[in-house]
Amino acid sequence: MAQTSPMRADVAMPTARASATTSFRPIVIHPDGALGDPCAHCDARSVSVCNAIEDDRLPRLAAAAVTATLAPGQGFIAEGDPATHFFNITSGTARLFKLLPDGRRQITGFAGRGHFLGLAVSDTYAFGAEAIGPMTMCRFPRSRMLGLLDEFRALEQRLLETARNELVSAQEQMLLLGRKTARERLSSFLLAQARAGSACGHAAHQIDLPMTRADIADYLGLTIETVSRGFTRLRNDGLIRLDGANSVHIRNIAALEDAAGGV
Amino acid sequence: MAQTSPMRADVAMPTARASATTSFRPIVIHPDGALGDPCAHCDARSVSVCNAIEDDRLPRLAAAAVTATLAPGQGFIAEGDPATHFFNITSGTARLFKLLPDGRRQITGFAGRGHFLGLAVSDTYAFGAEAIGPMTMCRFPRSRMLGLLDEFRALEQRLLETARNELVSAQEQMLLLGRKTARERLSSFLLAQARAGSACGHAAHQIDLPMTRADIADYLGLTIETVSRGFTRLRNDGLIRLDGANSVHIRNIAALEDAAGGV
DNA sequence: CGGTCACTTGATCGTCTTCAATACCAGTGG
DNA sequence: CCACTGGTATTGAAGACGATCAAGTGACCG
Repeated sequence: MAQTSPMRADVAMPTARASATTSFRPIVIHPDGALGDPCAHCDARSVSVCNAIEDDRLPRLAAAAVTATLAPGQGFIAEGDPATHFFNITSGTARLFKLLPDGRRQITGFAGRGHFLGLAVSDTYAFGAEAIGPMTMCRFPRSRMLGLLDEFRALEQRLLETARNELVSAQEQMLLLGRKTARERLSSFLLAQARAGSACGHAAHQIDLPMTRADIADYLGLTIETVSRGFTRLRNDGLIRLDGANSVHIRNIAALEDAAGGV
Repeated sequence: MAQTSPMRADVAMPTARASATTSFRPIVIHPDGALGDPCAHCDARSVSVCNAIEDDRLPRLAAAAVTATLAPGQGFIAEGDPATHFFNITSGTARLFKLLPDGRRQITGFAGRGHFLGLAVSDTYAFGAEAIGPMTMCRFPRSRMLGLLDEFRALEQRLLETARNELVSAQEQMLLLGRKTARERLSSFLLAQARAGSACGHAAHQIDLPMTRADIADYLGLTIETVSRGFTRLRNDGLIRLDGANSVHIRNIAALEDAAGGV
């Protein structure tokens, strides 16, 4: 299966670093549950599991939901807390992460518009979540959501489908974390972001990075410095162009795919 | 969130190594579909999703299933192949893995008795699978299985539950691969194996390792040598005892949990 | 016994981390 | 307008962990 290859690939791992977050402040709730039909006009619906529900039954869903706005850095799921709610992100981006007792952090994913959260839980949340920038979401009490699942089988099916997709990405991330070099990780990450962006209608070569270098590092199992050096090298090699720290332009996608390990 | 800590933690990653496998030989099929009620007497049923189906309707399940025996090293899922079947392992252990073009391998998990495979797929398998030792399983054509899902909603619910659990383990594995040292990885692995074993009725301190050092290495994102040295060090530190290469006895579980990173 | 295979152990090397300094950018107030 | 400040990103030098290369052990099997 795996044959010998001249490739080299080393990765070391960082100690925990300071990372000031606004974490847990009270969340601003919008009491719009009583309004007409918020779910019907939701921007996120078309890309979310909610789409599985027919128009005329959306009010049933809306009745269970409460929308909220979060400030940058604000946390809304704490690992280990009782899992009381499900969440659906309607705008902005969140980071999902796990922590070690000494503070080392692994970001397991970034969740954008339409992303359904709280799935991967038993009684307590298995990961934490924080808004990266300004963010809005809607929130369902767990019990009512489970009732909705009984009522809407299509919703349950969509959730299973979602879970399968996330499982596939998780496996790809394991391959990345376990076997790819820093350069490959960064290239893979940029390509994934480009794909995610173009799915949201952005230009295929233009990548917007709402997260910081620290977030990227914690997502790729690297340090800030290695991420930064990686960007610089990809730029010097002519694969990308950096327009500020949060915007990347792909100049040579074939070479970038190659640098990603050919997957 | 993540504060500075004096911890050090480096990991390097291996080049692809030779790893002779018997891979794809024809699978021995048992034509027992016509027999009485094989699912009712299945050893794996109690720990599998099949358990969601009532006794009197088991024949409907059995009618779709075909059992098979695999030789050690034999592959039965090839990454990228059209996803035609679901699998349920009835005895033995399989390794699930992803490969990079140059042969580097990441094992994403080990699947034992009762484990349901083929979930995390769209049209093609997202990972490969091989028997580690002698193995038996039953196999469902994809289309018939989907029909069964329609018929047995409880089965679908169990699958969603399974998927959620796997998502949680996947996140834990990402934390391990991205942020833990070699020693922590190995300790975490042993503890997980111990838990899995005791769930199957083994003594809590006794661990059986059906897989090779190469498998463990590819699972933990390390090399064979590092895994071996890790075992030796844990032994010399008095945390474990090695009874041959495939049997481990935990001598100090608290210390082992500590060495695992305290999670 | 010679052969293979899996595992262990030793010495050296390289990638990424660590530590530290510098650059950058937005916001603030003199 | 410019100095000041805090947070973020970049760059440089040194060090460390795990990879690599290589040799040695032990078990099993012909």
